[in-house]
Amino acid sequence: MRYWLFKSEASTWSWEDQLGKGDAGEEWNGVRNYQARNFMREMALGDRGLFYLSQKEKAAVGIVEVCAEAHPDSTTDDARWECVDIRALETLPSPVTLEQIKADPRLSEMVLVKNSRLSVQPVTEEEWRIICEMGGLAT
DNA sequence: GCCAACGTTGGC
DNA sequence: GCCAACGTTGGC
Repeated sequence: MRYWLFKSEASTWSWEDQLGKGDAGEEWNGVRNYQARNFMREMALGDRGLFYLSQKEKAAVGIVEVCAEAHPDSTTDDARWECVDIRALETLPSPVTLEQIKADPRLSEMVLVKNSRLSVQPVTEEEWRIICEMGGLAT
């Protein structure tokens, strides 16, 4: 299984919005960046992801699961753009802030730190474990 | 609200 | 195919 990070702005798509979709999940659409799209093409059913909020919160707030592999993005006719579907699995007992992530030397290589603008990014298993721990989840 | 970093576009 | 111009993102 692989691990990922999905970035959103709460004003566009919040964790509550995601939770509201329940087990059916929702398209992670609207991505118009090749790197991000390519990562979504690599995703497999059951892969896990962190749900991260940029701008105001700047924190990972929940865990999601890929529940549909890459398919055309329904918000455009442009065949170049594809997306996966994700569903909320659980809310982190305590959100893990960007500040905390930056403060931990073990996480200094995270894409989130190195290329903060990429909206869909891979997370290593070690990074995943550390963040879950910080967020109050047993792994 | 500012600005640096980055990606994309389009003229040549 | 290069690169300047532009638009967008996101941390501060």
